[in-house]
Amino acid sequence: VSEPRGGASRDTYRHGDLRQALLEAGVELARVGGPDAVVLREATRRVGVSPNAAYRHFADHRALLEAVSDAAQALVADAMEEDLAVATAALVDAIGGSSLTADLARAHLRAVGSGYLRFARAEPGLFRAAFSVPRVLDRADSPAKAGRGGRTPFELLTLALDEHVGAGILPAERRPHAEFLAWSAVHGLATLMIDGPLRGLHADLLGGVEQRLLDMVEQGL
Amino acid sequence: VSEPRGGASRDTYRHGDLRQALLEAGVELARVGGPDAVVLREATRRVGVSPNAAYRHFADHRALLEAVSDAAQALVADAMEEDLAVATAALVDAIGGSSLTADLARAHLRAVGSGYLRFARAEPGLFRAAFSVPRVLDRADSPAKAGRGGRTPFELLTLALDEHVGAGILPAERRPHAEFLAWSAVHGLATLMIDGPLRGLHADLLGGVEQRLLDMVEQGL
DNA sequence: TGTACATCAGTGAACGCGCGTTCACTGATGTAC
DNA sequence: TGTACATCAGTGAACGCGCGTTCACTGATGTAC
Repeated sequence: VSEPRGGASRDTYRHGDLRQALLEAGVELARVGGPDAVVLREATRRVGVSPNAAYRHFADHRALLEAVSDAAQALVADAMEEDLAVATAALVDAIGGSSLTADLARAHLRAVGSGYLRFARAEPGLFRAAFSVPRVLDRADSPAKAGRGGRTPFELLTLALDEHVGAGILPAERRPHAEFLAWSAVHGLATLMIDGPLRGLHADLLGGVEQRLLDMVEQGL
Repeated sequence: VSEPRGGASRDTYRHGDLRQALLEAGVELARVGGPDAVVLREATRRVGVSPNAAYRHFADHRALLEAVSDAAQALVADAMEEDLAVATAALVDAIGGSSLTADLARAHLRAVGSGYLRFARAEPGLFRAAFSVPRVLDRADSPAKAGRGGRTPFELLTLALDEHVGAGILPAERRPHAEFLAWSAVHGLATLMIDGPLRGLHADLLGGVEQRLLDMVEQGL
């Protein structure tokens, strides 16, 4: 009614960018209550808009939920990249610039896993929204799922495994679909921790289990 | 109105055993649609009883859902025990009665894992009902979760890991909480297959991944 | 053995709730002449 | 530069739905005397 043309890019009429606002509201809902809490009417309520206004920007409730899921995957990628940066820096500090590619590859795979698990612990609702929404594995080429570094979680995992082959610590014949093995282990621990029977275990204990799980993947791949 | 005293144990007034009937209806609902499909009103509808009759036997909707979850876990245990029996018989046939305890232990752990995954593939709705219902790990001592063999899924896993220690192929210091490592790997693959991004992959491919995952656990523990 | 009574499994009707979605609309904005 | 018009983002009201749950009840069964 009263705030026209918000100096920015102006790609929407009245609101500025209602689509983005609804998406952000949906992300907050998922953060607190997981995918089931992403309720179209509640998102419009939070933005201060009538319920049917959402239909200008999302085909239906499912489309909103999928957009939220994509955004959550992008946040997972961010968490993974943070751990990747820390791990790389630590290695470079320790051994100097001449880090062995094998050590780097292993550190990167661990970082990918620990970032994933750290995110699941820190944001269980968003984690569930990211991966509990049924969607086919579309090769992760959707930029909506990429983090600030431009990579999706799946792409980050793929890169770490490629490093293993490059460093000669993973035979090429065992490379195909190795993503699914590593992903399964880490994803299973994440879901058992946040949704399942491992909920409520002490954080120290879970931390230890987490390290041993990453050991298992490293040894068993 | 018309069928009194059904020759059986007669522990309920009119219906025979409404609690059991509602539970079975709930299990069928979960089989088709997972835990979200376990709707109290629909269960009563199927049994042919008014909605509020359910409150004589379950405190509320959640209590019904938990009973269904327990029943589903018992079915998982059955699937695991079937694979255990097959694996044991095969080993005894192959090597004669004198199977090495190490070979038996490894075969049992694999069977526990493959039974779990086989059930997840065959009955995704029940699998989700069994483990997606938030409940704390109460040491699996609840007989409601036990299969025909009297063991819960968690107990079967525990036994297989104990065999590893007994056979000398798992150091005692790595035994504590080893359940969580093996369970995570297998559970993660199961959920990625039925709910997540691995849905829709060809069965052959998934079968191969499954075997390699069990290899990984065996090697990495 | 017969009768009065207590129990309690299941009934019938209704409640409030919040959801996703559709309808015909309004009125500020951008555009064409 | 001024005016008429088309666009289309957001409105207001309403819909049908199915849910979980509560209320006062009924009437067949089992039990006590």
